[in-house]
Amino acid sequence: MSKKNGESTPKNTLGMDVSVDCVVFGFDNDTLKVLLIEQKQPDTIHLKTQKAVPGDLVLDNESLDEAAKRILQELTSLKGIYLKQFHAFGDPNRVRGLKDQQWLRTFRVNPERRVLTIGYYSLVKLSEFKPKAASFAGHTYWVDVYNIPSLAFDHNEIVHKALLMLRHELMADHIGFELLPEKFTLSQLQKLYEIILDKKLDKRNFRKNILRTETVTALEEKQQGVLHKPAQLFTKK
Amino acid sequence: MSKKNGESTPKNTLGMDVSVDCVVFGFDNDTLKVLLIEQKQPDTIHLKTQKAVPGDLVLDNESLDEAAKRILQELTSLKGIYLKQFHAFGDPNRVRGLKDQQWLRTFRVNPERRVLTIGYYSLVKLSEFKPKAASFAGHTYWVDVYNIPSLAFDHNEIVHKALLMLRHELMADHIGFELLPEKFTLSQLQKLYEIILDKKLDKRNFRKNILRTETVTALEEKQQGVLHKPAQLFTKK
DNA sequence: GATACTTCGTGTGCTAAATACACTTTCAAA
DNA sequence: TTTGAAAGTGTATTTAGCACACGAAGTATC
Repeated sequence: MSKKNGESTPKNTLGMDVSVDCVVFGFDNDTLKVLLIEQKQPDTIHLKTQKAVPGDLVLDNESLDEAAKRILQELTSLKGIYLKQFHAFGDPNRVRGLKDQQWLRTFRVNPERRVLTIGYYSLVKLSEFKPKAASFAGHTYWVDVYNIPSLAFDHNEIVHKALLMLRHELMADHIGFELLPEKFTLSQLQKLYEIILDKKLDKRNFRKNILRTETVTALEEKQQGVLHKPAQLFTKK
Repeated sequence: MSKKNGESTPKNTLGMDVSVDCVVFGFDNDTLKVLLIEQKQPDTIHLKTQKAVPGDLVLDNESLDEAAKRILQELTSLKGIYLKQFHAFGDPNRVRGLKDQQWLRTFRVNPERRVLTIGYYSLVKLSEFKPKAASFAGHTYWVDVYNIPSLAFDHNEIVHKALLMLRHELMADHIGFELLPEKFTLSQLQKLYEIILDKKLDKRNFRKNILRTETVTALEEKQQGVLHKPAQLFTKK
């Protein structure tokens, strides 16, 4: 926000579109997953389908956080989802790949227009997740975060950076339970940490640490229907 | 980046301007400072001057990092300045304050247009800093980060968040020396840490920690011209 | 050249946290 | 009752954090 030179020659640029892209993480007790959308193409054209992270243009009177929340709620009816802005991606040519352009032409007024995107990641409880019917044109599905296919735009980079940020925040703020059901065992939590951080942890030390941070509390309840000693259930806070 | 519904009705928004704002930190051996610009107003109008962090609109073919670099180089001729993107500020009304609008009208084609800004912070060696003459309309000056006046737009919030992010990164990555001259003593470095983190540190433990991280190396040289035992000089890496 | 002044530079003991490591317990199923 | 499978727990060792005080190396002054 600076004024160049003394003269009052107004200064401007063409501006750009701004979007929000959400890297939605989920955990199924075995793998850390990311939610992708595969867009159906109008069937007259036989383009290869494009896979992408859910996102949308920011509306004219909407803050970034509001836009991210809206995008998530178009996918799921969950409220109170954990959401965090993590980076702005501003390469001037990030939507100018050939396939990206062909795709954008099918639904944007100005497909060649520059788009800045703000990356958010969110943590959802996979157990409670139900994709809203027909909310998006394409269907949604989960893929292993360590085995992401080739995505539209710079979305591979966005997912990769989201994972790095998630790791940092997991260590700093112990937000892991956001990915688990309301009630969970410490073993589930440990496995989640191990998969996100991509390394094995010692069971006893892990429990000591988690209990010391006091981000979870023990319930009176135990796991049921398992064919081994049932674990105590915990819940957040 | 999502297509709503099956139909091919193109979707769009009015777009917005995108700017980059740089919170430039400097250290003068006593206080942590932030660089501000005070804009001269056309003298026909007697508005109060506006103080702000340096920033500018992102040009049409410029990445965010490039824009930040350009803004910094309009202020100083230093190369290789430490620069880090830390947050996007997207409140739809963040430039719509009364005084902000009066000011913007003096140099923007569309002063009421929404502006998204990407916050960067940068670390400069105050000793080597020479503001470029007449580079900006207003004059630049340094203020104590703990005593920032009222700024234009949401720049107070931007500075505040930049400081928080700087603290985190200082602890994690030990980038403190970026604010010091090429050659510095460990006492200088410690004082810098104390001021950024806003707490006292123990001398012996601080030294142990810094030397263990191996982010600095000792020179053969000693401080000169001090009226006490001269300290050993260090340099980065 | 002795003295005063100021910051530099260092070592140790104590406490707290991080790590490594293995066996018994509890339940369901066969 | 035996088997299987994960749960749950304690201790010893190592490493990091922290509090603490004094001699050393220069400059300035008299």
